[in-house]
Amino acid sequence: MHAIADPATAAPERRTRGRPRKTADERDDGNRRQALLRAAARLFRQQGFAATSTRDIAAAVGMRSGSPFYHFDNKEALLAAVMEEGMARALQHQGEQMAAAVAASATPLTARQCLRVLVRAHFDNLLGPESDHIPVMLYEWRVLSDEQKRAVNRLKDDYEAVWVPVLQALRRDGALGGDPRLARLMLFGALNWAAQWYLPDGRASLDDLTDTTLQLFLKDVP
Amino acid sequence: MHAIADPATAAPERRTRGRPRKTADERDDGNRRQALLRAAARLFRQQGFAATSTRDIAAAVGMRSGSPFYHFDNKEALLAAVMEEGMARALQHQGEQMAAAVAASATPLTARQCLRVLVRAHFDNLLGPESDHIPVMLYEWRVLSDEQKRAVNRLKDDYEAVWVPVLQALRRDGALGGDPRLARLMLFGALNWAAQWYLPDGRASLDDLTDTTLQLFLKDVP
DNA sequence: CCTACCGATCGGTAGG
DNA sequence: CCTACCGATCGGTAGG
Repeated sequence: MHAIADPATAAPERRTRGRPRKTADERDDGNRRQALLRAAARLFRQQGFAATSTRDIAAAVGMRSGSPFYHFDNKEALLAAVMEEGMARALQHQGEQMAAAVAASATPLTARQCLRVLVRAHFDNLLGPESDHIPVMLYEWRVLSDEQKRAVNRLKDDYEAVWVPVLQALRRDGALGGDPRLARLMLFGALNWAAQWYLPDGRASLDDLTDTTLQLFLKDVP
Repeated sequence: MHAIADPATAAPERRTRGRPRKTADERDDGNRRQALLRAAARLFRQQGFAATSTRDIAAAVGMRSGSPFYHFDNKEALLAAVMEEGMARALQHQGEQMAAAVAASATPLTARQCLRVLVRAHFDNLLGPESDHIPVMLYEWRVLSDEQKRAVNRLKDDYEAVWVPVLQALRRDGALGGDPRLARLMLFGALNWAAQWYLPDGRASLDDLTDTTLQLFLKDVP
């Protein structure tokens, strides 16, 4: 699974005693921190934060048990970093996709078109490749300290802010029903829940999910 | 918080050395098992399964650290019992509410009316008093063994089976859009997500949530 | 259901 | 980033 990760299987190839030498692109270009974040995201998602030991994470990137603490103050800080990185990347992807859609269209986007882009980008962020960070954020939120929550919330607020005018416009058109605040929470619930049941190799593609979402939530406004 | 639960605060009232005597209704009427299930549900929900020690649970009901294992084989079996009890009660509540609605109506219920009853009962099960079991089921599912999952799934299947014909009827009427299977998953997502944000003492009541849900998902069929 | 206990594991650290 | 280590905690058990 991880060629670099397993000192045990690597052992037979040792030229001398001691751990195997790292090749150039494994060395601490500062990408060791990134490797830790990726492994932590994957393990936190699969097993949960509390059930994942820092030793598991270290082993997944070929480190010794104490070494993650060279990069992160403690286990909670590692979790917070996973979430912050996930939200930052999600926010960027959302922005890129919106910008691309605007650029690709000759006319200004309708609210429906905006919603489609946002929902589709959200499914990417939640279910696409390298997307463990966001489910971890959704399901381990309570572990964060208040201060850590504030930091991630700043990004989350930016992320949601893009949706608000789109949903307002749809509501004005009569294409979206219900109390706006509750409706937004329920929409996100419908989307985020997919992290619980969606299988990337399953029958439905992310485009299928997007289609269903719009058909389900938007009313046919005459 | 728990009058019975804290040996430390109870200590001054001891008449002799040793732990305080249990009064009649605290004694093992078989309700000690129930007490463990309730405490476990609350703590598993607040802190998560892995972050809750069996000692925490024992202390919450005034037991010593080893005593929960007199009632349950191990920690996982306690979790499974929490989920099974939660689903069994939810299923019963759903049935009762449907039966009551049928009995209270002079005419057969429309699909819309059925959906309203189901959604409202679901919010009770998810967010009402003594409702920790269901969120625990939703968020600690991966911890169960395959066999434990099967046991709980039998109840979950019964629970969902009640929804299927209602949603089918609404779809035939054109009141519900999207692929039926995906639409059902998204509807449940919208509802279940409320466990993440709903505050019982907040602005919105469970009736408000139900209203918004129907307005959001159902199309005005002419 | 308690007492007394055990082996295992865990987060984290000092010093290099 | 590793070595070597520590104190704390945890799930679980034997015996009553």
